[in-house]
Amino acid sequence: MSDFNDAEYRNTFRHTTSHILAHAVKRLFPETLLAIGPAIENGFYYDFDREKSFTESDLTAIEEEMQRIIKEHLPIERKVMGREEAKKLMADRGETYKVELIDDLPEGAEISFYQQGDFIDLCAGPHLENTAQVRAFKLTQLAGAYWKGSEKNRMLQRIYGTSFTDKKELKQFLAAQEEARKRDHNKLGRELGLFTTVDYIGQGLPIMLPKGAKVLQILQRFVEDEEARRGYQITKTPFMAKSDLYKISGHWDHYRDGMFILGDPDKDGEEEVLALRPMTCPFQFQAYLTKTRSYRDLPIRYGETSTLFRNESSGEMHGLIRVRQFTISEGHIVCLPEQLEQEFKASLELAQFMLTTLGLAEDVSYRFSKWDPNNTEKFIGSAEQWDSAQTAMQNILDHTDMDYTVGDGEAAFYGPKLDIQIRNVFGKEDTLITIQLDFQLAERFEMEYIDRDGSKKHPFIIHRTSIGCYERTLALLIEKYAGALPLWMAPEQARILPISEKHLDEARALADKMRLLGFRVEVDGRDEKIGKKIREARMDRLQYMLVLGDKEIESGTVAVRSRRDGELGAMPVGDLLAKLQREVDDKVN
RNA sequence: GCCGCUGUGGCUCAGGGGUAGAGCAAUUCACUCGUAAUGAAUAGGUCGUGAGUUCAAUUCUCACCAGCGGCUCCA
Repeated sequence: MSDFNDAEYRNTFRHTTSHILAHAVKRLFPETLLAIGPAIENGFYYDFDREKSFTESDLTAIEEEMQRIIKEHLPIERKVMGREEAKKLMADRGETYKVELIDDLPEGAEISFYQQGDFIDLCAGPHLENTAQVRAFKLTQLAGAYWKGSEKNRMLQRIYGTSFTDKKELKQFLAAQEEARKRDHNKLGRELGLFTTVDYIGQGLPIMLPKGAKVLQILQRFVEDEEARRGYQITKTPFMAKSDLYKISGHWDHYRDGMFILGDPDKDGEEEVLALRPMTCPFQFQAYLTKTRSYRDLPIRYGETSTLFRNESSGEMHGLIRVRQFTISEGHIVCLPEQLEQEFKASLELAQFMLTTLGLAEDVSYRFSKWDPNNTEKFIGSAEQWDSAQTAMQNILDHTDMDYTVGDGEAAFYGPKLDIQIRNVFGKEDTLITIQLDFQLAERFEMEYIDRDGSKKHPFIIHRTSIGCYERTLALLIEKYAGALPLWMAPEQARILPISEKHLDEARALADKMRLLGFRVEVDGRDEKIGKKIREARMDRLQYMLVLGDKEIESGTVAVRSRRDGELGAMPVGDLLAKLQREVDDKVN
């Protein structure tokens, strides 16, 4: 018996399930055309083309039909054909997408089909031997997807599903997914009063509420202090500029769709046209340009807590992860060629320090994002420049021991980058942090330094962020900690719960004392039973609940309940404060 | 931008062509020492927005706005 933990077998299993899905769809809706149906992480999908949209109830009917196909114990047979024969078979059935797929197959490739009953599908395989082997499956969602992944092509209907060798595993998987979704920052963040949105303000423009804004402030101070320690100088630059600036930087030609432009370039004349900044680089470069620089001045590291504006398409926005206005720990390092590796590594080290401190280090993966030589419209510079930049970056990466994937065509328009990727509760991957090599913008902005030999040279520039953009980072922290943020960044570190109204003054006095020491603490002043107050505090994901006025314990002590450690019992106030301070300082998670 | 789903008081939801209901939360009063719920009362909604159909629309139709899951794009 093959092992389901083996990725290859699991993919075969799920790929077979996707064929059963397609089979069922063809039985119920014969007019449907088949596109592709691969196994993916955690399941499979199949793309269909059909005039009418599938509905939720169609999905149920399809599941029932799939069940029937499984019960029919249909043997699955592989058939190899010549190109023309294969094309004719598919053309006769009207499967135009399959014909196109066959045309795309390289010369000399073996063209195979898999058949189960009256259903036959173009497929490289492999597959299970019999449909009856699929014991447990579930169709999970309906979605749209472009044919061949290009927005220029027709939008197909994609049905996602998953399957397992037994029902128990399926149940566990679905329960785990359900559980993960409870951490969804978009729900939790709103429930916990971190942020909200308003329909008449607009998409991708969240309102950070006091608690959310507090966390951002804490993170921002932490980052700015840490960067100062590492030799960064701080800048503060405008949120907008004339189009002239973006014409120099290349944004006007390569990023205009992503910008908010104020004024009409056709009507108002170029002088009148301003645009909100989508990136900080061209602004921060001006700090470098204020005087003649010597090789002795380099490296120069600039940092800025920078608010950016990007006109994302309407369907892209997602909670705090994808927004139209965000604030990023932006920085640019101007350096000599021989400093490049060292500065890049230092940037990486800073990013990793941040990730470790946030507790996210284990959750990220690394991606070396390169340009796409076939899409020169998207990128500036020559192939030689790109090759040399990518080679330099490759060399640097080879001198680290990190594992990384390669993302072709994922580079910034001006240079290759190292992206630090993270997944949200839905398993969707986003870039949290990025470090980019730029061999081009210095030249465009005429940034120079006088080298040892007296000649003027263009420096290299590293674009980097240390913690990413704060909104997205906060989103992932909420999901990581299910809303119970580590004490050092928690907007409310402890709540004092007077056991009855008689102890309210005492509670307020303790709160004042703690605030003076820098703790973020609130008093639950409601005249309610203590059990209710504790329940509320727990629902608010409080790290510490301090019960005050317990007659079982002597005065000068509080009953301490911690999210992590449970009931800690009576503790003298001094000990409590020392304990909290220690936890804040250590940033213990 | 594209495909699909959703929008009823702060939250979770019910309802349905004849102008709205529950629980929790809130407020008031009473109670006051224990870990998912003390009791009673009160208040709170032009049913996302705008048009259309209709004698009548929160309910049907359309458009728009916003939220969600994908695709494409991206920090």
